[in-house]
Amino acid sequence: MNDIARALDLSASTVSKALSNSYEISEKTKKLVLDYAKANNYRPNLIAQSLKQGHSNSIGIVVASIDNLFFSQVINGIESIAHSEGYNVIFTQTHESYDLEVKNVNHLAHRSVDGLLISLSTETTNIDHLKKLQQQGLPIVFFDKVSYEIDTHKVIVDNFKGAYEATTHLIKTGYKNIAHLTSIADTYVTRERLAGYVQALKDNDVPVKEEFIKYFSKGGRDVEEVKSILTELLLTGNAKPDALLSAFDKITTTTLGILHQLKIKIPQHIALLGFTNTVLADVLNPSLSTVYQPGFEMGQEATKMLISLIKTKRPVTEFETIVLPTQLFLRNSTLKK
Amino acid sequence: MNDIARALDLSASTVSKALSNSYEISEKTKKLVLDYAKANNYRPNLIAQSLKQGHSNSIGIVVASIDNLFFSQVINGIESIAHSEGYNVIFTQTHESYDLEVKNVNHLAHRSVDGLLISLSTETTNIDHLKKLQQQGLPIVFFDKVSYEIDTHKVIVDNFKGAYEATTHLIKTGYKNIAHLTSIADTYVTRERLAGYVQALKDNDVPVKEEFIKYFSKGGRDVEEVKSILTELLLTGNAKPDALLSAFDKITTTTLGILHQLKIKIPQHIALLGFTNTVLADVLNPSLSTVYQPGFEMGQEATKMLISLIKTKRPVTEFETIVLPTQLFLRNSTLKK
DNA sequence: ATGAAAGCGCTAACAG
DNA sequence: CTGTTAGCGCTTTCAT
Repeated sequence: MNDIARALDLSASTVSKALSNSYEISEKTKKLVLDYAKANNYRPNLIAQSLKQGHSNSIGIVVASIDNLFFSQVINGIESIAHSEGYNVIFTQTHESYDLEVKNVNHLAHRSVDGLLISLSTETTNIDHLKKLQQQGLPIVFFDKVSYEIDTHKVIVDNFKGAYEATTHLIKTGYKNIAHLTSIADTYVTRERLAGYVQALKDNDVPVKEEFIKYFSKGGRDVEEVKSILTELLLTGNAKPDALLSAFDKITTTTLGILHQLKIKIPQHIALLGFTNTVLADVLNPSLSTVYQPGFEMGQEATKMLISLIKTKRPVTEFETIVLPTQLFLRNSTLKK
Repeated sequence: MNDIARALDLSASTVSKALSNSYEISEKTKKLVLDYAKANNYRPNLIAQSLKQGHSNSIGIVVASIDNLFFSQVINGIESIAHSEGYNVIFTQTHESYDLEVKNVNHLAHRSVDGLLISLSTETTNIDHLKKLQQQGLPIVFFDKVSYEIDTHKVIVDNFKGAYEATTHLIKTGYKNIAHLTSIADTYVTRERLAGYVQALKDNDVPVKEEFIKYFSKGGRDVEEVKSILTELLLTGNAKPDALLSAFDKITTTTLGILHQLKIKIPQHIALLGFTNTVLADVLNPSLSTVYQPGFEMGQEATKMLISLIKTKRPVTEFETIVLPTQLFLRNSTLKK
């Protein structure tokens, strides 16, 4: 910028104003500056701008893992709004670790992101690191894995209803011994899905059996664990389920693989219905009935809320929680008994 | 920082030096400053640091789309190295558009990323936007979709060999009428995979038929197009193939879906083998033989190279291209004829 | 061992 | 309509 001021024999401030199309500058000078800038393809130093203006026009994202289709869809939604509003996006992954989450959150905060979009790691129970930042004035919006110990905007799906509808469908289709495969992590999402499952059973006078509720560590990533639990549940246990409702993506697909290995036919021997966002549900063997979460929309809504938080000057005290519906897709893995 | 200088009755420069553990500062003062900083949980303003030091400790990533497992694996690899080296990662998506690519690249460059990691969009043929930045001194490393019109480090997979081995396997298994499903985009990747396919046919004395090479727009994202081309190829055409080699992820999975729709049995009526990184290959119907690309490793290698480029002071003139092997996974979709 | 001062590139209040 | 000046938060040379 100094170069162009010198070249045109103007002051830096005039150039700055001309570049930002200030009303104080004559059309003639503006044109002069703009033309010169374009010719020498001047680009403002955004770092300097950020320092001066105290904001960076960037938003930070914290998710568990980007190689999960649900999160990549969320990020896509975030990006679609953020970019059109002139924000760029810095993301980090927790890999479901609390320590990494704290580290990433602090890193982003001190990189001067203007706001934070976060889905908590499954390990996280204490959210002081986020409360502190919020008190310091950083706008934060939660999505997916949220915490009720902090008051801010949130975007979630209707986990209860998703599980309730799925379970009800299984019952109506003729399955009465429905096991629930879920995560050991004590998160809001886990609890809501479990509650939806239990409520659907109760509402249909199907007894709830503790031994039909199975908990997996690492969200089903430990294949051996899934295999041993399923073997116990389906082959060596006493009461055998005739349907499985899986609460998480990885548990769903790993279960599908294990059932193949164990030569258990779906849905002849057992029905399978799971939360997952895979686009391949149609071409799985068998095609898989799923509870789909609107990841893209979730990212969009969260970002809209965050940007509005960033833009409002006065401190916000009224917060909103958007609840998006899940979608039940029925395919062959839950055909009539 | 000023606050802490004032509180401790020191100068800002002393504090700065103490914080960076300068040898000029006495142990006593260092301890004083460090303790105070920790107690008041002081965090340096990274923006100011960047402005002063002329680098931002961040690297920019440009990929086609994050909701593609291959790219999310690459990004995971990038992140694993970048974070351990103290860099953070800003990413953007081209959605295979040249215009978006130019926009994103320039945005990143002027956000002062210290280096750029890019996989070109399929639309891109002119890479002046990257040449210009490279001349201005920005370190750039290409991966996956690279260009040979620019001299810098690159990481690719052995596309030729991947397609060659896949085709050879089909021939050895008894399939002689192998069609190649690929993208209309005239990229290096497309050409190499096609060349591998053609060479394998020639080496096995199988005639190459032009009508067996089918080109799809939008990388197979247009389902109707895939359906109409496959219908023509498999049902209404004269010479009918007995096997399909698909060169891209989306084409592979869309083809699988269409074959189901058309009630064409795999591999009884036709074998299918495709480039894809899906983790669900085992549980597809039928389980899918695939050519897998090591995305994670690719991201790691590219990032190592980029960081070394960033760290070397003198201009680098010797550039390297790393070629990673693909892996052929044989499953039921290519069982013996 | 510590501090004063300049400056990274930009913006904005204020003056003229 | 244009210019002077100060300052965003930090680092670094040079002086003390």
